Amino acid sequence: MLELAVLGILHDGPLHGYEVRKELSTKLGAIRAAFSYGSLYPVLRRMRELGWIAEEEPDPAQTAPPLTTRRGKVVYRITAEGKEHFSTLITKAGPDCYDDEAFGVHFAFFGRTDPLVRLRILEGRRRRVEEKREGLRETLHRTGQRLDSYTLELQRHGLEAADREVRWLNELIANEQSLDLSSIHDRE
Amino acid sequence: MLELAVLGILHDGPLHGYEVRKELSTKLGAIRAAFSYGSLYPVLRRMRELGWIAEEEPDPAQTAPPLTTRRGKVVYRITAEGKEHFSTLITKAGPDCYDDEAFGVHFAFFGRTDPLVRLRILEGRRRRVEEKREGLRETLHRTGQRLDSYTLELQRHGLEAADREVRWLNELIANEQSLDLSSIHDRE
DNA sequence: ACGTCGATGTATCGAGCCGATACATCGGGT
DNA sequence: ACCCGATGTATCGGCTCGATACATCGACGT
Repeated sequence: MLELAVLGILHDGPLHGYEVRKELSTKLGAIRAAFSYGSLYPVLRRMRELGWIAEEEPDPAQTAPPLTTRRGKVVYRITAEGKEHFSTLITKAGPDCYDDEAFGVHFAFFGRTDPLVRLRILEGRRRRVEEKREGLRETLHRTGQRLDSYTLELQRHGLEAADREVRWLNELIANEQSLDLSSIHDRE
Repeated sequence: MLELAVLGILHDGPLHGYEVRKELSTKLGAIRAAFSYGSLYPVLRRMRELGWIAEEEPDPAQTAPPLTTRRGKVVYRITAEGKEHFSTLITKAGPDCYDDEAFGVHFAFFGRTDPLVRLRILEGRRRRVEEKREGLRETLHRTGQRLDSYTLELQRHGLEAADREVRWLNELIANEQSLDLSSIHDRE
């Protein structure tokens, strides 16, 4: 997950660790709290070892005096292999990417995703949320008596949130389909 | 987190591992997927070692009828120490319990929570969500141009969800306060 | 000129949790 | 007679978090 996010964010240009975290925070702020450094730095190291990212060569004009510099900034850029790997990850889109978080990350990078894959992910996500919605509805009807009022209120709130997300996804799907149609029309 | 949830669910009566998971799934279904067994069983073992839960003695009279006969199952019940620990956990309610998940779990056990603690948690949560909402609003205004349309749509959706949750919390808080007032009135 | 304070910056460690996996029994349908 | 899905206990590798440590920098007041 973090791997995908880092590759996606480095697609827009080289950054160092601190900046990667900031950019991801604003890009993914709607769906999750910032990734912690305890996750980020090990992942950056591992990705460098695998060759998906590389340390940016510092401009020689800028590297004058390392007087007291013990630990300088490390700027990473995405490599060709990294771009390929990113493309693979974003196209695979297995059933695990319909989870709240994974879906959000994939959605945030829809700008770099194939239109057909976008549609597949949106429909898969919709299915997932519909299942959750039905599960909650079922629980409310079946065990409504057994649960205390606060738990019930939680279920109601969750049910409404699921319902809203399904409607949101419906709009997005309709929009994608009309985009596909117009692109077909353009080709004619 | 799991610890708190298990203690809370065992408060209603002895259960074995599989049942604990099922009960938690229905009780917390609105806020998260089920806890995995990979988390549950180690936690059960640890809690038994700490004395918060204990293995239930099978009632010999109950073992005869086919309906209650169950093979090698391990049934756990909450102990006095366990109840005390649960009470401590649920009353502490530090800043970490305003996170999405932790808040949901605490809320699900509001039926066993002191009214003043309930109010504190609801207000803390509201504050947290308000901050998230303002952060998103800020991002939309400040960096609106820089982000692609999908990322923007994600932010809009997140912003609306945060807004709805704040309104939901406002209602809950108002309700709690009126409950407190009427209980004061009752005492007079 | 001096301190200090918040933002920037890199990094590690323990602990919690998940998903996959293994193994075993039970009740019901074919 | 046989299989299959639900029930049931348990472990393992891997990802992520929160806490912590350490270091630099510019801005601010005094």
